[in-house]
Amino acid sequence: MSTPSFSAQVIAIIQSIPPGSVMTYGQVAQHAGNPRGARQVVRLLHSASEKHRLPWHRVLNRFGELPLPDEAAREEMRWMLESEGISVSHNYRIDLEHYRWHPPLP
DNA sequence: AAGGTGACTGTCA
DNA sequence: CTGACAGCCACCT
Repeated sequence: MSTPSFSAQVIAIIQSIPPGSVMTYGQVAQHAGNPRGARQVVRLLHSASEKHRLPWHRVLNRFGELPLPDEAAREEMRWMLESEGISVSHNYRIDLEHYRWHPPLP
């Protein structure tokens, strides 16, 4: 089989995140085969989220926080996360140790 | 074509 | 998890 592209891996991994769980950019990048590709994961989110309708709100930075530039987007994210049973702090922070999801190995 | 940018991460102090 | 610095890589102007 040919090697799946980094992009395809990222899409597949994010789509595999079950409700009530979250992952970090670096975690997704690492599982996609590029531990340094956290920034590319972000790019993919921008691009693919509209085409694949990815649950981008389940992907956070390593601090368990989502530094969105748009405050309206943060409010929307918090609503979606709490809707899945994830408690979000008043500081838009999430308990990573409690909600982090570890994808199954191939 | 070339340089700047960024929804990042890891290391050092 | 405070602050500064470096590494990485696709996208934008």
